Amino acid sequence: MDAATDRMEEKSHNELLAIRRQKLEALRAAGIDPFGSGFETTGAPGEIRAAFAEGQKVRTAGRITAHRNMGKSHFIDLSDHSGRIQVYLNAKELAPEAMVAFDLLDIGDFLGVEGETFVTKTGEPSIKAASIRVLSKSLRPLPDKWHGVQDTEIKYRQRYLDLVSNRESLEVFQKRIAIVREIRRFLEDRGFIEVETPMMQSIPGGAAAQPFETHHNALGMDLYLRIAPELYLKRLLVGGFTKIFELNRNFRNEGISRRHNPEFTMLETYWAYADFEKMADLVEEMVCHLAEKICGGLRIEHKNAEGNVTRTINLSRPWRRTRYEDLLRGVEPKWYDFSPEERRAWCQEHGIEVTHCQADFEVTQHVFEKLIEEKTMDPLFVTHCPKELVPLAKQNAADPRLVDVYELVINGQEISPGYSELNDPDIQRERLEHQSGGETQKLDDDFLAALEYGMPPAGGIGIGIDRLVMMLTGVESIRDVILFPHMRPRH
RNA sequence: GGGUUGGUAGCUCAAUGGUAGAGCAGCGCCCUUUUAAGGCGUUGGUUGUGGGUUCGAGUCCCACCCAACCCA
Repeated sequence: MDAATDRMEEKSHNELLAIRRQKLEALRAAGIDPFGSGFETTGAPGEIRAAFAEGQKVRTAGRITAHRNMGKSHFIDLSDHSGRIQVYLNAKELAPEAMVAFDLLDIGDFLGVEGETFVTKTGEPSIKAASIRVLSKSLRPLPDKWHGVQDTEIKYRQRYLDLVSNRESLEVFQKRIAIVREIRRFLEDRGFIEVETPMMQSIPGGAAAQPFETHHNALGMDLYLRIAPELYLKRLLVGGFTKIFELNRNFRNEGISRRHNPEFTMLETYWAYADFEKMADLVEEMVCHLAEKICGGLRIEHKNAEGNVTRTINLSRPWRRTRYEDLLRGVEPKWYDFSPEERRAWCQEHGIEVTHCQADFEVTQHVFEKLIEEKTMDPLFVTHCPKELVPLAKQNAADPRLVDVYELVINGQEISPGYSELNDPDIQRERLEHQSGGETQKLDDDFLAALEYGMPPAGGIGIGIDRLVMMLTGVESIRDVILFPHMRPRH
């Protein structure tokens, strides 16, 4: 069934839509444009309510989200992202034509109002309408005024309905917007500058992930959507920038889950002459700044649907910093005395599934993820990880098996890695060749050439913004912090 | 990819294998300070799709689609 047939069917079967279209035509017949144009306001509904003063002449506009009909007088709510304001309409105060138009309106329509502010006898800040203007007729009914949208499919596929009818959803996205804005401000205040590097790359590098492929017709070449901006940001360090960041989308052609969306937002920051510990300080300061500015403090409460607190994250400084190996010894004191076979046996004993194709360091990493990462709610910097896990970081001077990195874990998830970046071009080449292995992954020779020209020692961090927002807002699914998460087509 | 749960009116939800229902929204009437307004009345259904079992299927069986959760 194609979309046109679909529409026809729906129309012929649904009297609700037919009635709204009749009202649309009735408005036109009365000489009123149902899809009006510009309307100057003195403030948004929520702004007028927040800065309410009686006896002011105001103009505002919004969507009608409630209608309480008292016969010759009406109360409606006008709403938008800023909030809501009540409007009082009375046949005595309004022109007869206006009341005719008003009778043809529905919940969902956009309306402009001019009038004087007053407080009703129940204490509700309101506007007494002196004139109204129809701004847009809504041809479909909105979701339930009380329950809002409950169906997750509608929430995600038709986010506009979720935003209009579920206040909690809107608030999460407003917090996300504030977090992103505040990150930019925080970094700029400290002398970092925002740069833009290619999202379409001929060699996708900077991470180990499956890229999306595309094709450039004029150049006759395949391109890939970036999986990370890292290798370009490092080229900028070679070029003389010392404090830079990029806050934008990455794309990975992998599974979709509660914690994964194929496109996700990443902050990467590089700071010449800094090391991973200085970067850890920066992240710690930044996340605390965000929590205090946007979440009202360093204790973040996660609540369930009933409003009960299910988890409290304490962001108080200083954050714990522990070496990777010490954490594993905390789980099993003899872990590093075991042979690889004994480690596998230990996993079996403790109900941790490992496959035969996993290398020894992957077995250890799996134990780390299951028994440490997933159980760690308060911030923990995991430092000095094994170098196999991190091919782009600097080797530790005292122990060549390790790299100078941190992995920040909060809320049971990896929120941010930070490195002392590898700037030795020969070691970098060796690591990348080792990483490519037998796979088809190409070596980025230009990036290696850039390193050979000389890259200053630098600290670098990445922060998954979606997961950071999940942690700070207490939602359980990445789909609840991405406005338009990817879904299969409905049919 | 595997498992579990779900998909019923515009929305939120009911319905032992036996007449598909409620609240809200809508429509009609009453009501000039209500706020989930209220009162009286009333319309609205291809029960996700396609098969099957049965005298009879929203309900049982099979396949498929979509979603949520868990696992890999």
